[in-house]
Amino acid sequence: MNSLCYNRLVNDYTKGDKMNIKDVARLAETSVATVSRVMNNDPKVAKVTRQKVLAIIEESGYIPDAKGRSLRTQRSNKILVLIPTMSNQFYSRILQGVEAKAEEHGYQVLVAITNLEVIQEEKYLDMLKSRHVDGAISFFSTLDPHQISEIAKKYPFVQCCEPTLGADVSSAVIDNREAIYEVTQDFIKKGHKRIAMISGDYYRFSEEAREKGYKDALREANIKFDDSLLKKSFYRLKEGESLTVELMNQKNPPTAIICVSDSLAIGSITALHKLEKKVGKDVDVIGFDNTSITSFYYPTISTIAQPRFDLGTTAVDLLMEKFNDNNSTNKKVILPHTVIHRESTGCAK
Amino acid sequence: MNSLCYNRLVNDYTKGDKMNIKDVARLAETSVATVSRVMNNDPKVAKVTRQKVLAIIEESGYIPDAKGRSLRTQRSNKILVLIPTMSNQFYSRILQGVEAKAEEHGYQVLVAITNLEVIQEEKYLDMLKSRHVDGAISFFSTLDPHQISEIAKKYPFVQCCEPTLGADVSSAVIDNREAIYEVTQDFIKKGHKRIAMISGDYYRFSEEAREKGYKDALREANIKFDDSLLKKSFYRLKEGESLTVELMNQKNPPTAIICVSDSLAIGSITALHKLEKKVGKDVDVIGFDNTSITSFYYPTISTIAQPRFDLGTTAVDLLMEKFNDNNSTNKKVILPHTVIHRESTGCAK
DNA sequence: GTGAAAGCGCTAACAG
DNA sequence: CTGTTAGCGCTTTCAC
Repeated sequence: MNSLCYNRLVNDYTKGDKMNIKDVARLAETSVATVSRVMNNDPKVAKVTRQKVLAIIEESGYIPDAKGRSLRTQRSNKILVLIPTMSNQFYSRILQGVEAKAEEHGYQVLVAITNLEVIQEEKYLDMLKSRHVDGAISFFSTLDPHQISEIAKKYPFVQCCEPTLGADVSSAVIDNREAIYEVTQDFIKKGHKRIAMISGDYYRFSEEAREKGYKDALREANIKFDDSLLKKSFYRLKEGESLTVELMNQKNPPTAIICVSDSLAIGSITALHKLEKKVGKDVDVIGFDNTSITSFYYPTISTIAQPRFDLGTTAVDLLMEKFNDNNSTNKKVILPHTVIHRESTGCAK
Repeated sequence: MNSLCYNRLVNDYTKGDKMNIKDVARLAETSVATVSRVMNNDPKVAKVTRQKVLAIIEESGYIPDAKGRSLRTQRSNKILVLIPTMSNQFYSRILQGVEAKAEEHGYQVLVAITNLEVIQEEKYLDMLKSRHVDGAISFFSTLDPHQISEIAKKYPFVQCCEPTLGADVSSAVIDNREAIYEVTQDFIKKGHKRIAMISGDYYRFSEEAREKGYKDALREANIKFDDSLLKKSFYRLKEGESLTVELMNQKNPPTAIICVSDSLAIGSITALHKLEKKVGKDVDVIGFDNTSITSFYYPTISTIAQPRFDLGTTAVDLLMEKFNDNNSTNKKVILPHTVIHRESTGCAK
C-alpha cells in the first residue's frame, strides 16, 4: 500500500503529484517534524537541514495539503465573501478593499455568489459552520434577523453595505437616510415640487433608510408625500424604464426622479429620452453608487458615491476584531458618502 | 483534555459550537461510524438508530467538519473559478452557467478574483495544488503556455473564453476571428472604406483572433490595412474615449469603429458625441459582449453576443471530463456567437 | 536541533 | 446492522 509510494522514483516527485510531507521527509533524509518546521519558518532548524529540505521542496514542487494543515491548526486563513450578484459592478471596488486588507492580515478571500437564493446562501454559510473558512463577510442576506444574530454570535461574521435589519451584528455602512435626505433637499431648493423616487423591495436596510430620507426632506419642506410618486422594483435597467413611463404618464408627472441605483437611473433616462423629455432640464434624475458608466453616459448621470474601497477594508477590520474575540460587542461603522451632481440634474459637468 | 469536552452539558451542544462526530455519537449513544453512515445516507442503518442520530444532529445543529471529511475522502466537492476582474458585468451570466452545472454534479463553486495580478493568481492556483479544491476553471491567466499546460496535466483545470495561447488545455470559447470578420464584412458591404478597430493588449487569445478577422475581411475586400486605424488599450470607458479622439483627429478619420468590448464602445460613443458626430450615421460603432447596458444606451449599441450561460456550463462539462480522467485529450469547444446590429450601426432598433 | 508519536474530524474496511 | 480501528496530511508537544 504505502510501500508502493515509498518505492517511487525521485523523478516522479519532480512532477509534484500527490507528494506529501512524508515523501519530502524521506527524500530530505529527515523527519516530517523537521519538514513541517521548515515550512513554518521555525528558527530552530539547522541551516544545513533547512537547505536540504528547501531544495527538495523546490525541486519537487511540493505544496502542503491545506486540509491536513487546517485540520491540525484549526484555522484555514481564508475568509468568505458573500455577494448577492455579480451583475452589479458596484461590488468590484469593494472586493479590492476586502482583498487588500485581508492580505495584510494573511487571509485569502473566497467569493460566493448567492444570486439572492436562500438555498445557495445557506450552502455557502455552511462553509463557516463546517470551519472551511475562518470567517465571512456578507453583502446581503436573505436570512432573518434572528438567524443572522445567531450566526454572528457563533462565528466571525460581519455585514457590509446591507446589514440585516434588526440583527445583532457588526457592520460597515453609509448613512443612507442622510444621503437621500440631502438629495431631496437639493431638489426642493432647486424648486422641484413633484419629486419621485424609484426604490426597491429587496435591500430593506438601505431602502427603508433612503425612503425615510426622502420623506423626511419632503415633510420638512411641507410637501405632502404622494404615494403615487414612490415606486418599488428590481434594480434593473428595464424596471427603471418602465416605472419612469408609469410616473410620466400620471396627470401630474414628477419633475425630478431619485433612483436607488445607477441602473435604475439609466433605465429612467432611457424612458425620458423616448418620451422626448430633456433630462437635467425638463426632468432631473439621480442614481446611486457612482458606477463608472455614470460619468460616460449621455447625459452624465448624477449619483451618490459610497466609499467602496474603505467599506471593504472596514468590513475586514471588523472581522479581525471578531477573530480576536468573537464576543466583542458588535458595532456599526458609518462611512461618509458624497452626492455628485452632473448633467442629469442640470449641472454643467 | 478531551475529557473536558466529554463532560459538557447537552445544553452546550444545542449552541452547536465545536461539536464533532464523537460528541454526536456519544449523545446518540452509538458509534462514530454509525453517525458517519447517517450523515452519508448509508442505507444499512437501523431506522431507530438513524432517527436517534438525526434527532441529535437536528437539535445540536451539528455540521460535519469539511476538512476532516475532505482529508479522508480526498475530495472537496468544490471547484474554483478564477476571473480576472469583477468590474466587467460580462462574467455574471457565465458564472450562473457554471454554478447551475456544477450544482447538478454536486459541486460548489468558489470564485477568486485575480485582478490580473500574477501573485494573486498563483496564490489561488495553490488551492488546486494543495487539494483545497478538486478543480479549477480559469477565465484568463497571466501564466505562460508551458505553466498552464503543466497545471492542466497535473490537475483538473480548464479555461474558458480566454485560454492561454499555445497551452495544451481544454477550453470553451467562441470563434473570435469569425465574429469580427463578419462585422468587418458588414461594414464593408455598407460602403465603409475607413474602418478602425480598438483592440487590447491583454487578452491575446481573443485579441489576436479578432484582429485577424478584421484584417482578413479588409484584405478580401482589397482594402489596405492602415496601421493608424488599429489602436490597443485597456478595456475601459476612458481609453475608448481617448483613442476615439485620436482616431477622429487624423487627417483621414474612420467612418466605422470596431471595439473589442462594450465599455470601449461606450467610451468611443461618448467621444463622438463630444466631437458632434452622429453615431450610426456619421460614424458606426460596434462593441463586444452584449452587456445589458448596450440596449439601454443612447443610441442603442450594436455588439456581439457570446452564449455566456452555455460557455459556463460547457466549461464545467469539460472539467467533469477531467475529473473522470485527467489524461483525457484536451478539447476546444467552440460555441456560436451572434452579431447584433442596433442604432450605433445605423439600424432602426 | 531533531525525531517519535499523538491527534485534529472524518470515512471505510473489517470483524462481528 | 453496528462498533473498532486505521489513517488521510499535517503540526506540536515531549523526549532526547
